[in-house]
Amino acid sequence: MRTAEEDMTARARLREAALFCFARDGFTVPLRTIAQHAGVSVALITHHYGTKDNLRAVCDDYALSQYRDYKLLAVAQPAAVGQSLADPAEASIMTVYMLRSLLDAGPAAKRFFDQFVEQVQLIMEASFAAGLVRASVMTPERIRLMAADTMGGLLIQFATNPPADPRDFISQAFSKDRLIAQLELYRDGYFTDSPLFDQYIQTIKEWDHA
Amino acid sequence: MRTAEEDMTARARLREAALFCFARDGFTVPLRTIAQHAGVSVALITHHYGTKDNLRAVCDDYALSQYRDYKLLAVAQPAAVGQSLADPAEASIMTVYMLRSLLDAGPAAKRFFDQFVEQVQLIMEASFAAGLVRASVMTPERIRLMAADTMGGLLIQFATNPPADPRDFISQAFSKDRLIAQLELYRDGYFTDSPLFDQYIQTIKEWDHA
DNA sequence: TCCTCGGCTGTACGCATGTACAGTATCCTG
DNA sequence: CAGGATACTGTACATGCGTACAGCCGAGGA
Repeated sequence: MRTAEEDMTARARLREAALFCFARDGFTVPLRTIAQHAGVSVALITHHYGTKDNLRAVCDDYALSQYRDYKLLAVAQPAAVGQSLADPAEASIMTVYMLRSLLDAGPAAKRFFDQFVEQVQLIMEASFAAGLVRASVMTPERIRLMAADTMGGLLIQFATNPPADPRDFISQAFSKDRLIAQLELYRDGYFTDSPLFDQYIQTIKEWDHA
Repeated sequence: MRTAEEDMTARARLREAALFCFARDGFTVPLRTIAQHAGVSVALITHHYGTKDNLRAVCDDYALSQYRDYKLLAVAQPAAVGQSLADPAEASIMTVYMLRSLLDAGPAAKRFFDQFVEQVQLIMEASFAAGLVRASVMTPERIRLMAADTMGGLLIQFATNPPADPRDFISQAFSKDRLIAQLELYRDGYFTDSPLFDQYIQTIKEWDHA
């Protein structure tokens, strides 16, 4: 009986303001900006959360828990893209917050990415059960690799074209054409079946035997 | 008659120190740290380069020009991985510097990534001419998509596991197993040929007709 | 009514950082 | 050998930041 009724207090509004500002400006955003965006004083932040690092840790945990509900990043799960989310704007903010954490290259980056891999794993298992996915891909290393490629593509998209408002990112990044192109690439692969190609791989495999 | 003979002066050593520190610590690294690493005073930096932004711009240009020589990031070009580079340590620093620029999500990110796309384009054209690559991939959008995935995977690798020394990144990131997994994924694709899958794509294509 | 406690604020301090400035040594040139 | 430019340094200043601290105010119980 704490989070439920207290969730509309200034404490919660402060956390939301922090999430938004972190997503929009990165983690170097001054506490003063966050306070101003929430319409309170700076001292109230330290009163509720103590230190800035702690505020960020709270945001991390919140984003991580929210992420379990929102099925974002539906590149690998096209069926989920169609269904409307509860609040697309907030979902977009959470996504950008996650990308910001990755861009920060700190400990939080590993946490978020590991959780993403976990979700990809679940999706892939379901897809494999449905006969959609090749058996050869169903190893932990390859699933992790695929997760890195997918999330990384999103990261590049964000880094090379950061939106002014984090709420606009999802609708901007997940264009229909991009989604189709990604899926068709994942279906057909890039390379042809070629002896030259297999020769490449063989060369690499015999690397240290030379 | 400037860069050639002056290239071993303190001015050049300063630029190298900046490159290294930017790669190791990110662009928030203090000028004092760079100066200390170069064994000179802070004032000398401003004397030679004026402002910190200008120093970074010089580093950007230098890294960009160096990048044309080093054929780094050879995920898409396995044949080039085998041949030893002139200076693996420096090549690794340049790579990490590039990744740092992308993590910074500034204007430089777009410059570096566009140049990377350009190189991927060339490699893909050569590979296509050799019969290695499917014709369906040879559109600007898909090449850009593939470049985003490839570079993004590297970005994730870096962000979730940043090396203490930027000189160690390449040998650490481009493991043989990882390379093989990536290539085989690119060859075989992720998905099976399935009517369910085609149905997904069809659904997406008819998106706005509903 | 009084009093206490928690939400909330304004001010101020300490610290890190980029940059400007005055000054010194060293080298090149006439 | 001058003398001026150039490499280089130490110091100091302005700024922006996180955080500590003392105090105000309003609600809620004794």
